[in-house]
Amino acid sequence: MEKHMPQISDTIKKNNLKVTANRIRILEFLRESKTPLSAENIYLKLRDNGIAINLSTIYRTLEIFTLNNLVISLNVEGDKKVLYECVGEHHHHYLICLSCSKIISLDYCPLESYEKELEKQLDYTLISHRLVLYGHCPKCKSKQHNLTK
Amino acid sequence: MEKHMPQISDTIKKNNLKVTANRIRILEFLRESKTPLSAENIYLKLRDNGIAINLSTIYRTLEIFTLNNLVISLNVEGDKKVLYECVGEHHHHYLICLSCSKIISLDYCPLESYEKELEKQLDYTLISHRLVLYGHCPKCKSKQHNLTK
DNA sequence: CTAGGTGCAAATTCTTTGCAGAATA
DNA sequence: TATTCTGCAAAGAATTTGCACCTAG
Repeated sequence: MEKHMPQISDTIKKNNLKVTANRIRILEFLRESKTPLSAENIYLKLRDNGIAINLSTIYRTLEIFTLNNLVISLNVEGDKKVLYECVGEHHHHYLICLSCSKIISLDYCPLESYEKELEKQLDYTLISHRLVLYGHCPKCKSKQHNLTK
Repeated sequence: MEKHMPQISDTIKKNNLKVTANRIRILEFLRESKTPLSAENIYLKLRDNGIAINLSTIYRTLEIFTLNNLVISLNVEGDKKVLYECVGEHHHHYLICLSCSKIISLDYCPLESYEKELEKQLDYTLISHRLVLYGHCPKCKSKQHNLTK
C-alpha cells in the first residue's frame, strides 16, 4: 500500500492512522490541488479516474484528516458545501471572483502583527483564522455592464 | 404595521419590499443582536417571545434581505448553519472561542490598505471580505489542561 | 487476530420550493 | 385589486450514522 508516495503514507502513519489506498489517494489529490475541494469534487474526480470510493468514506476521511490537522476546512459564501485543503507549510488566503467563482490563493498573510496585538489586548490565545476576499477578476470586471443594482 | 420602529419599516420599504410584521421582527431582532444569528436562532427566539413564524418564512426573509444588502451571511467553521447579521454602518470581523463558541465582534479592520494594494497588484475589484479569527478566550484558556493532542 | 476502515442504505440536518390562502399597498 | 408574503407540507442537498464485512498492522 505504501510502495509509492512515501511522504504521503508517512504523513498518514505519523498520525496513528492506518494507511489505506483511499486515504493515500485523497491526501495525494488534495496536495496536488491548487484550490480547496469539496467531498464531492474528490469523489467525482477519483471516479473519473476509475477509482470508486464511497462518498461517506470521503467524508469520514476528511473528518479524520481535519482532526489530525492534515487538512483544514473552509466555507465559501453562497456555497453550502464545505471545502477542504491540504495543510501546507505556508498558510494562505483566498480571493474569489463573484462572477466566475475562480479561486486564487494568496500567500501573503497581512494579519500576523494584528493577531499579536489582539492577543495582548484581549488576552486571547489565537489559533488560526480564515480570510476570504471577494471581488471581480480582471476578465469579469470588464464584462460587467450592470454595475447598478 | 409601521406604527413603531419607523427606521426599520422605512428600511424595508426603501427596498420595494412589503412591510410586514414578520419582516420588522426579524430585522429588528438582527439589529439588536450582538452576534450573527442562524435562521433557527431567530425562529426559536421569536417563538420564545410567543411569536410563531414559519421557519421557511425566516429563510425567505433572510434571503431577500441578503439580496437587498440589509443583512449579510457568513459561515463559521465547524457549523453547518449559515449565520446572518445586520449590515451596519461599520464593517467588522469576528473572534470565536474554540472552546465555548463565544463570538466577539471586532470593529477594527486591519485590511484596508492591504486590499488597495491587492487591487493594484492583481487588477481585481474587491467588493468585500470575511475574516474570522479562532482562538481561546481568557476563561477557556485557563481551563485548558489538555493542550496536547 | 484485532483494531480500525469501508461500502451501503438509511437517517439527519439544514435549506428550498410549490401551492393555496392571507395580507399589504 | 394586484402583487407580494406566508404557512404548510413535501422535496432537496449535504452530511452523518449503523451495521456487517473487510483489511492493515
